[in-house]
Amino acid sequence: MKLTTKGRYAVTAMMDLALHAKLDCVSLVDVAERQKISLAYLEQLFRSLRKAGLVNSVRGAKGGYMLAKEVKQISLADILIAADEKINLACGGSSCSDSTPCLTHGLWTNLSQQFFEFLDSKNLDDLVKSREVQTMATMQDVTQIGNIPVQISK
Amino acid sequence: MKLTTKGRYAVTAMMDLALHAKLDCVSLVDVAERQKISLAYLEQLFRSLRKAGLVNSVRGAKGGYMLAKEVKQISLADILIAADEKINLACGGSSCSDSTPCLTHGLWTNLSQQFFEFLDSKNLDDLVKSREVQTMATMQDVTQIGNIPVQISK
DNA sequence: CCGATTCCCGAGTAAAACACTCAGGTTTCA
DNA sequence: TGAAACCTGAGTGTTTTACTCGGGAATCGG
Repeated sequence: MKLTTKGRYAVTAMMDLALHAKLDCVSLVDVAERQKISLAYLEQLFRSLRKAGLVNSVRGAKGGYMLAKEVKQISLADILIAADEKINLACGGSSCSDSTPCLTHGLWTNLSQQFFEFLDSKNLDDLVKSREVQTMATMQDVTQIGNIPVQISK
Repeated sequence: MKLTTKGRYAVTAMMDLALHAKLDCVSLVDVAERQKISLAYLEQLFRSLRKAGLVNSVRGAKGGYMLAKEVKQISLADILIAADEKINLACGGSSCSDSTPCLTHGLWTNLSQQFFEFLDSKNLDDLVKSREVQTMATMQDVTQIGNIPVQISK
């Protein structure tokens, strides 16, 4: 039971957008640099996010992406699903389906549903407002502005 | 976010054991037949379950496996972990660790913990007692005793 | 208008994980 | 003694993952 990098990166990138797209849009170059994610991979990822209607794009120089909805209207589940992350523990394939279920089929569909509801109850606003994220985001901004790596004192 | 067949089969097999090992042990041949799982794969799987202390084995003819603990003492999490199913959504590897976390590191470790607690709160007894499992298990037994496929009327 | 910047897209690919299988060996019962 | 069961290490084809690559199309600033 694990997440793919796609799902994880998608959430990270969406949080980055939520943190930085106050007025205008944010370029993927910036996101890639701040979050240490390959630009090419991010582009691929944002295709999905755009198709899912989670972000809007602005083409051309000074272009970029911005959130398509209010932060409160975007749930963790929305992002993960947009990024091809299936929230489904059930057994697909030949051996077991809804019509010819195995002993545990009901269990897994049930569990998947509960996980989904849980993930759907967390929205971007909640995530971004956590103390941990706030401090980390500030650090990222500071290091970026001067383009000089800042040594964080312990 | 999905389960491996190992994790799913492990739970299915453990439920089968719970349903059939009233007094003596159950052979993997029986489990394999009832649950339509490859015998060789089951054997591999039960190595892990035994190492994890979830089942005991009896070698030789008339041998087999039995649960090593009370059904109430075995949680879904126990079985999944024994079957190599990692309940960990966090990002491992070079880019992100506890010491050099990414924006979302805390989120994932947190979530993993909650999923684990949820799965650890369900035990084999609960699972086996569900109406759905009871009826399905009865069907499996009936078809097995006479060794004649039974047509279920709709 | 031109060139830099950015989004946009389809396709390809190396590495890892998965879902098994196989060929034997050991223990025990009848 | 032989069949039934557990036990073990190793192998293997397929699928998924996590990317990369090469090119195209919009847009802005000068």
